[in-house]
Amino acid sequence: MMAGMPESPERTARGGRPPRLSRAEIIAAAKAVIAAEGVEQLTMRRLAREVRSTPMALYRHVDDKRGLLLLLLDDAAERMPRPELPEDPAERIVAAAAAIRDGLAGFPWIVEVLAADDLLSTAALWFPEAVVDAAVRSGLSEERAVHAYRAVWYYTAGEIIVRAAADRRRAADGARPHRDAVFAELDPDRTPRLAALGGRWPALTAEDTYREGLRALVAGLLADPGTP
Amino acid sequence: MMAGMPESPERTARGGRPPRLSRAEIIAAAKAVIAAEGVEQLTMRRLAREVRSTPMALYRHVDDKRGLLLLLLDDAAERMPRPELPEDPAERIVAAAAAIRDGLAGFPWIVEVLAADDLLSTAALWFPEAVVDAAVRSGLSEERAVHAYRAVWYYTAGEIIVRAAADRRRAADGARPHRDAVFAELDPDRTPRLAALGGRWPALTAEDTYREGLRALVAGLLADPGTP
DNA sequence: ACCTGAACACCGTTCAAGT
DNA sequence: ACCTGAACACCGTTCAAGT
Repeated sequence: MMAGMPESPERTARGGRPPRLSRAEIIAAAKAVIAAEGVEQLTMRRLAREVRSTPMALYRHVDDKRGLLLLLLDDAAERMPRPELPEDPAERIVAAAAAIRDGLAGFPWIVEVLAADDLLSTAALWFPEAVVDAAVRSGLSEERAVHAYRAVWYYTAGEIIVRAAADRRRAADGARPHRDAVFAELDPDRTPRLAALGGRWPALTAEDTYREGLRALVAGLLADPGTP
Repeated sequence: MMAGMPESPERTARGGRPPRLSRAEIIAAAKAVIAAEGVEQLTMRRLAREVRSTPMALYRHVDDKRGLLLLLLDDAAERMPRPELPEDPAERIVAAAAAIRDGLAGFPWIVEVLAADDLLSTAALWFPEAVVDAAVRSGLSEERAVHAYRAVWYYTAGEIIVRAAADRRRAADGARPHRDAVFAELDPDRTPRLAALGGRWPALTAEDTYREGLRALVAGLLADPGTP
């Protein structure tokens, strides 16, 4: 957690052997592997090869593989540009969530690996803060504002994960085998709407509709602030 | 894909050695392992041990590990009870999505592993059908109805995955270390709303607010059908 | 203090052989 | 036709030793 202080190796290595590796170098190499070949290719052994060292040398700089992923998360959160947020509460939430979505779109594995915590990283705390703040300003109680934040996060995390999985599949096996098989067998009596859609499903579901859906969600969340 | 016909081994095994294993037995064993110890414990070797056989014997009945997971997905989809759906479009979508959510809640790994396809399984096609149908009935174009379905799926998939990850983490390390650390360091100047919430965040985010958020989303999606 | 090598206890999957 | 055994090319992590 936390990117931590710059490492000043001369100070910490009093008496001992001078470090040949640094946490920063390891993180940079890990990002390069992920960018080039995906998270599934990021292994401790592979990473060690990348920095011309041994797997165990990495454990001097990183707790374990999960710890490494958390460091990558913090790194991504820190680099994410903090957007200008509009005043209007609904627009404010939409802009904040869209920025997070765009920021994480390049690192879908982050969401998949670490979706657990609702708070992504201290470096991204402005996101829940902005959403809760806008929701409270528009009249929701603190409780409902937190619930609204969670709804926005569910929607955003789901979109990132589903789209990433779809992209991966598209890259892996050119066509969409499962889906095509399903559509080939559609029974117009049991699923008339889907059958009527026919071949348009793939094109319709390929469109990026994140923002429209988000707008609808936020409108629904901010409407009717009285009802629990 | 597809659970397939009952296997009638006497017929297929003309001339050869009689089968000792069946696909059904393998699936049942896989479900038992997952139920008892989670997907991460489901390995081909472990499964072979479970059915008192060898890893390679499984490959006679299943394409590979991914194929096995797809079979498990179909199995779960088939067993999911199909709910009574109310007439009102908004209520209809909420009821359908909530049923899917509840049906998948016991198998979060399904979503994590296979979220890729928007259509979960032929056995669950009633779900997109119901959502698209209700959306069209309430005045949306076919295109916007499909987009509405996807928004509902993003939200639902996200909720399942985030909650599953949180549960797993809770089970793993009793407390919520990352989150607690984050809250301990909250700066009231930078994140006043979160700081004001103080210790209530864990309790508030532990509540099940899936349905409320879904209602808000659906209301937003069905409102204002004129705007593209 | 930092790094290395060998080892442990695993993976999914292929290939050639047995019944 | 179905199953087995040995092998391949990997994992993350521990432990004891080297500089």
